[in-house]
Amino acid sequence: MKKERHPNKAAHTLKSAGISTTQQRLAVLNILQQASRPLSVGDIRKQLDPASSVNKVTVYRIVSLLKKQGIVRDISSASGSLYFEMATSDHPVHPHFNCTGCGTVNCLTPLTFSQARQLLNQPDNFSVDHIEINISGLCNGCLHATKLQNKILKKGHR
Amino acid sequence: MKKERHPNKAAHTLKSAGISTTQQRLAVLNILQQASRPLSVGDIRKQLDPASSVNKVTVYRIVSLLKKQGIVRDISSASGSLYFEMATSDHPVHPHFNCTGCGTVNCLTPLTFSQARQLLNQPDNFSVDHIEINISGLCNGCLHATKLQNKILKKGHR
DNA sequence: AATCTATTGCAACTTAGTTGCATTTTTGAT
DNA sequence: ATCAAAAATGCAACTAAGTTGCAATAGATT
Repeated sequence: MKKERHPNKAAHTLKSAGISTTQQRLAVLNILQQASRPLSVGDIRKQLDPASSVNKVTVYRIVSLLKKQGIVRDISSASGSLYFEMATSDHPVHPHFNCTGCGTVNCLTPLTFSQARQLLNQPDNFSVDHIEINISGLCNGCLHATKLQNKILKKGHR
Repeated sequence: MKKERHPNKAAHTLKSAGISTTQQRLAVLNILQQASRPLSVGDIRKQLDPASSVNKVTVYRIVSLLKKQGIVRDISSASGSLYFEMATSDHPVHPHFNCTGCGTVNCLTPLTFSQARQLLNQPDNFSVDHIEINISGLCNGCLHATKLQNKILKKGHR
């Protein structure tokens, strides 16, 4: 593995978490750090260098580990699969938008403190560990891609 | 099929929607109407009379049709599968609670108008057709079932 | 009751995700 | 720098949710 003079962000993140820095973990973490929206395991695999392709199982194990370590968060999309995004302080918990046309998941603006409190106040007899707000419909791209309208409208319920 | 003097609620619902009243649709709709929480296709199948068991594909097609007709709503749970609940006026859109212990989805109190508006105001360039708020953690039962704690804590990420 | 259409069942398939085990890579001690 | 132990990865096989095409059947219409 190539040595870098200035260790990159991903390597630093793994070191701080006290977990070993393997090529596969660095590759997955780099993709997540550069992503502008949450990614599914499939999305991550598509972005991995096809030459040094990382096994599907390994990607699942990595995102699962990163989640357990609090490095990433998961978002369950309307399509049924999990999406992952960095859980850094400059990217706090926020609602997401699922496009039912192209299937992407986009980030929306974070909740205000009062909104968050209203939601957290709700459950009386529960131990809450996760709040997820997902709003779905068509994203700007799909909304204006008139040529795709028929295809989108013909789709099934999933 | 047996004739009833007072046609039941399910039959009436299907008639009003102008879709044919088959045994299978009545059976599925009855289960959803009597449910106290959203059910997955698997849950519905478990409650169907095993003798007259309805094919898996048929159940998927029925819930999909009921959703298209606006008779039911779907909720995507933390476990990744879809759950269905009646979309009647006395059961308006509301947040849900996913128990990560037993996997059930429970209904929470509906949003106030101002809460709903704050959420709906968010997306600028999107065409919104669904808002989903899912809060997860442990339900009251799982929280106090101390004997199950180890099992719950040992579970993987899904 | 006969017929036509809509619905259901079946089998085979797809996709997301998981598990056990053998192989390879990291780590840490020397 | 080397080497053993521990951890991580890859592979193959599996599970579970959901889908598709087509033949068989039930419901609605006359």
